[in-house]
Amino acid sequence: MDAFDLFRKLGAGAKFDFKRFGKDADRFKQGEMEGEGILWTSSADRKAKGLQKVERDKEKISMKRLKQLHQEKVNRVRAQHRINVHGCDVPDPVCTFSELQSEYGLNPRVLQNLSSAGLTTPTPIQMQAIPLMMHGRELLACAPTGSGKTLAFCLPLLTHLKQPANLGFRALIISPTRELASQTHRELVRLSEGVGFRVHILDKASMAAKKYGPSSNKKYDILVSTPNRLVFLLKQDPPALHLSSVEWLVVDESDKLFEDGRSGFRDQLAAVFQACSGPRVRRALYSATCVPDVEQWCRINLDNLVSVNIGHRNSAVETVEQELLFVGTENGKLLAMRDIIKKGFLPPMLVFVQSIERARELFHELVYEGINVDVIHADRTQQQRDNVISSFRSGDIWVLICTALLARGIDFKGVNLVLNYDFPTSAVEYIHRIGRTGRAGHTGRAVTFFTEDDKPLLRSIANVIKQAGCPVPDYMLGFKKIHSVVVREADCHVIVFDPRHGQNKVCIRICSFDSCNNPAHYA
DNA sequence: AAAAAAC
Repeated sequence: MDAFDLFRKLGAGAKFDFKRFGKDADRFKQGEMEGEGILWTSSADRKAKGLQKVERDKEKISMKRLKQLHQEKVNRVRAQHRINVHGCDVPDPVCTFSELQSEYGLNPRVLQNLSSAGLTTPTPIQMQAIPLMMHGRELLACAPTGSGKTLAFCLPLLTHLKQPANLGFRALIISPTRELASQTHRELVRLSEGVGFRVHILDKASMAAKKYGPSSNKKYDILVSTPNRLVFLLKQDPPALHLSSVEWLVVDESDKLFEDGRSGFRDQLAAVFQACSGPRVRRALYSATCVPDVEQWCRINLDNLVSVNIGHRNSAVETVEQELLFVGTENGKLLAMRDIIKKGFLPPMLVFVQSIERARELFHELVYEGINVDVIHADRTQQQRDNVISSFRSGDIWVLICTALLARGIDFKGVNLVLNYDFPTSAVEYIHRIGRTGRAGHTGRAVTFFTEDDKPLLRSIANVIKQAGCPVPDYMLGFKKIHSVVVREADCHVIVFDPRHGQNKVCIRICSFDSCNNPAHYA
């Protein structure tokens, strides 16, 4: 065993930076060789024994110093990228994709696919989560929206599987919506191009064909699906799908899939976990937001859990300029919306509403405005949903009205504005919705309408906005469950006031609304 | 609290 192998063992997967620690390494190597020479000579010589001890001490000190220097460097890299990690024996982060080839045997063709896709440097979550999964570690990963989580689990899967094999599905990825499953599937296909993996998505056609049943040839490797489809196939007698060959189970948007209650995802997810019964199954849970429930579950059920957090947990991405807009009433929303359209905006824009019915209504209000607007929600047919997504991606639709269906994971290139037409139902939903813009380091903008009715949640959203570095009026942060804060008039700040609205006079502003009596704010 | 998720 040479010095570096020994070092690696002690560092528990630590990598060695030859450039940075070259001098220490040389000194160390020399010391080791001298030491060895002594070890193998006759032990009868006392002098030699004394020398041996000196050399051993030298070696110990040198080793300790090396470890220390190395750890300092690793700490610096983690701090610089805001990587927080909890767990035992955590491997070092990688700083380049090519290290993944040299250190972990990433397929060169995959590396080539990465660079053709313009991906040159790993993002913080990729730097730390990839080595962890490469070491077969189970993990809970939390990283901001648009920070590269999909790639962070896809690369280790492809490396782990090595090459196509006819053993049945060896990797499974679960997503909360069909749109997200389909996007992840596409990403995997693109990433593994030329390697020959059979990447499948569970859709109606594949389910009808019964092609994963007991009599199938098992010529497939990776499966992407929403949970209920899987459960449906698993429940059939005999089961139309076997997951006992699964070696990696990835739960994307994990907090969503842990949602409890009568119609939550949790039971479905439990059935999937149970079906992945192989002795070697490893599990990884990813999301931009993490709730205590999920963390608790992971601590109890995962093997030697490592949790990785990038930046602060449950925070909005900092590349989005966020704004709260008081619109007074329902009618005020529509007026403000028309105002945005009239003033001119840079498409594409995503507009979130709280229910399917509201999505339909808003669509009918806007369809005659002379802009390319469409709507998507779970009550539309899969064909319609697919068409809408592809038209929005291609730029044929400028304004897309949507429900929470599109709140998570969906990666539209270059969404310029996310409009929360209806107030989000929680801070977590807010974080995911506005995360459809400002992705991969690009800038974005999010505007959130609010009315009197939204006051109960205003404070928690205002806190998220403030934490992301956007200004919010102090009184919003001071809101308590029982409103008792007296608001100074100086806090009443008119954002938009358009006298052209005639009879439907509207005041659009950030202020305390109920205690504001400034007539200028009401025209 | 609504949405999503099978046929």
